[in-house]
Amino acid sequence: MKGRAQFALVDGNNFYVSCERVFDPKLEGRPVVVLSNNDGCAVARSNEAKALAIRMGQPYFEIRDVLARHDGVALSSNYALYADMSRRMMSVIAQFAPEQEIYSIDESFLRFAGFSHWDLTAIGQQIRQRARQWTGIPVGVGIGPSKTLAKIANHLSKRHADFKAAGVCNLNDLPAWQQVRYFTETAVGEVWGVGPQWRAKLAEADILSVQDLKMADPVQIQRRFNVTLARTVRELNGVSCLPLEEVAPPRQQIIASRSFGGPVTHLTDLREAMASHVARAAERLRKEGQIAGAIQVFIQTNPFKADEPQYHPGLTLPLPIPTDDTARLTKAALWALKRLYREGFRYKKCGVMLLELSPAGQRQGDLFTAATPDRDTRRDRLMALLDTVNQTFGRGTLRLAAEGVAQPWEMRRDRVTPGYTTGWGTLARAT
DNA sequence: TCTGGGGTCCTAGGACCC
DNA sequence: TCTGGGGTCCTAGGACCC
Repeated sequence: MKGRAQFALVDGNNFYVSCERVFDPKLEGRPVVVLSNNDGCAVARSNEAKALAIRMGQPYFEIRDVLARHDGVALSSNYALYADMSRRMMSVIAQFAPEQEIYSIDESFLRFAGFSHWDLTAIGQQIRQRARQWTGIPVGVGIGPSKTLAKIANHLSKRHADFKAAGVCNLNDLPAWQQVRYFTETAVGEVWGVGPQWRAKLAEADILSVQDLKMADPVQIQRRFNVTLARTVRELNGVSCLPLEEVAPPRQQIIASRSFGGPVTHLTDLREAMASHVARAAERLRKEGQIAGAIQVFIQTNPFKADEPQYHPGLTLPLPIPTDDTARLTKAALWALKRLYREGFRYKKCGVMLLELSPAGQRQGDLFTAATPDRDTRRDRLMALLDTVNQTFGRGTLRLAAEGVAQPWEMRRDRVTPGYTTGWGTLARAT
C-alpha cells in the first residue's frame, strides 16, 4: 500500500454547528441543532444533540421539547455564513497537498502521490491543528489508498475510541488483522455509496459488515446490483477507481425550489415565488457561464397532509433559443405555471429546473430568427448589471416586478444568526 | 401548527432505425 | 407450427450523496 498514491478525506465535524460555535461560545457543550430551510428539520447536530437521539432530518416540532429540557438550541440555517467558513477551511486544508477536490461544503479529498517517504498521519494532525487554529472549525481526517477507504477511515476517526483522541485514522498504519477487525465491526451501511435500500438487499446476501462487502466478488455484485457498487468493492480492496476531480465538471442542471412558510392557494402568490426561484437559478446559471436549453417547472401540495387532496404536476418546456436571460426564463416559467395551476389545492412548494445546459460561448444559431447580435449584447449587459448590483447591495435589490414586493409566501427563518463574516451590518465584534 | 434543498449516476424499457 | 439481429436515443424511476 505504501508505494501507491494515498487519499485523505478531511471534513468539518458537525459543520454548520461548528460554524455557529466559532462566533457564539455560549453554544459550546450544549445540544445544538441547525435547521433546514423553513425551520423544517435538523440538518446538523452537535455531539450533545446526537446523544439526545436527535436524528438527521428529524422534524423540528418533534425535537423542540427535548431540546428545551436539556438547555438546547435550535438555529435557522445561515448558508451565507457556512459558505464563507467553508471557503476559509478549504483554503487552509489545501496547503497540505498538491491536489484537492472540494467534494461538498464541509468535505474535501486530498491526493498524495509521491509521498511514500512522508508521515501522512503527522500531516493529518497538522491539518487538524491548523484548521482549528486558523478557522475555529474542528476537522476529522481519514487516510487510505482509495477515496472509499479514506471515507471509511474518516468515519473511524470520529466513531472509534482508538482514534477519537487523535482525530486522524490512517489505514496504512494498521496491521492487516486490525483493519479486518475494524471492518468487521463496522456496518456495511457506513460505506460510501451504500444507502438504506442496498444495505437491506446486501443483508439478504449475508453481507452485513464492511469486511463482508470487501470480500464479495465484484462480478457477482455487478450482476445483482450495479457497476457502481462493484467499483466500491474494488475501492475497498485498495484499487483506486474514483479519480480526484480537482476541477468540478460543468453542472448538468440547476434547481431552485422552496417550501412556503404556509399553504399557498392563489396563482398570484405562486407566480411571485416562481419568478424569484427563476431569478436565483438564472443568477447561478450566469455565474457558471452557461445557458439553458430547457426549463422545467413544478408545483406541489403538502405530501404530509394525508387528508388533503394531492397534486404535484410538472411541465418541461424546450427553449427555442438557449438563454441565460432572467426575463426570458421567467416568461417561459410563468407560462408553464399557468398551465399547471388548478384551483382548490393548498400548495406547499414550487420550483424550477434549468436543463440542457451548455457553455454560453457556444450559442447555436437559429435558422428562423434573424440573428441580431446588437440586441443580444444589450441583454447580456443588462443581466451583467443586474448581477453586479445584486452582488454589491444584496440579493433582490434589483429584480423583476414579477417577483412581487410583500412576498407573503416567504419561508420561515425565525432563529437565524447574524452574518458574522458576510454582512457589513452584522460583522462579529471583538469587545 | 409543524416534515429541506440541490445534486449525480445507472438501468430498464419503449420507440425507432436499418 | 413456424416471425432476426443489432443498434441508438430518450425517459422514468430508483438509487445514492451531502
